[in-house]
Amino acid sequence: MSKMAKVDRKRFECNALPKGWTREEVVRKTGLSAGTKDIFYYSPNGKKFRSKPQLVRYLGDTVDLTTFDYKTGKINAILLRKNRKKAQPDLARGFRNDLSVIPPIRQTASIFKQPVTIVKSQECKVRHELKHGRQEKPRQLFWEKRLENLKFLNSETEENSRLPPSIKPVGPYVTSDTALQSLVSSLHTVIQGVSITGQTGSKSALEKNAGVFLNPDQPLVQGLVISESDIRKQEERVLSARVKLQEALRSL
DNA sequence: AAGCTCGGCAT
DNA sequence: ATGCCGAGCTT
Repeated sequence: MSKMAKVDRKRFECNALPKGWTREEVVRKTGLSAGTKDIFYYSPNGKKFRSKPQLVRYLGDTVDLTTFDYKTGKINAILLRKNRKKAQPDLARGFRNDLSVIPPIRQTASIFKQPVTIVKSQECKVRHELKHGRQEKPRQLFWEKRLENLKFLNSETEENSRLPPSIKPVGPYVTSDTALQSLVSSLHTVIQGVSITGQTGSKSALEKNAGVFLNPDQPLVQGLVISESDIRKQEERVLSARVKLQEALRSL
């Protein structure tokens, strides 16, 4: 005789996820944990998921699940609170405030975006401060070296190329190398609420009186104009990259 | 072999 | 208490 667990089982479409995803509640019938619910999700193609991490692994960048409450299947504003404490480490603060000399960070998945470094601290404090996340952000030694020998690479031909015509160095004695280094530093530094626009002042004013007109928060290139077709092109790139990534993950 | 279920560790 | 996942059990 089988233990035919005629368990309560409800399965519905989940509104907080893309179309086709369903959420299932299963009540445990026996054992110490009898009465508790297990929550499962099913992708449109029928794959079963039994935890949020598993969901995140599968969906990756496709869907932002930071506010997704796995248990209830809804968007939960309280989850936002929890995450913001961690916030992204702000490499600019407390080091040098000049954005044009911020070190590039390691180019891997975002959770690993930490500089390679030593941490200096007094021994007795270490344990306590580590636990409470109070210690000073680690700093990479000689990071300036990493700005040497930067080159543009044409993504189509995979060959070295000069600055694209849309990127124009600006400022006194600013060469294309200088502009490139400055631009790269900016790109590696994401600061909330500040986008990279380039120098918006007029070229002649900047060259003549940099002290007054140069914006130190922006890289040493002329104001960048982004057109609709630039945006569309970029969207296509992102889309095809996602498809490739998905295929790669599938084949694992 | 695949899927289901509950235990048990971790937080 | 709750979330996640291993592994024994069922199909």
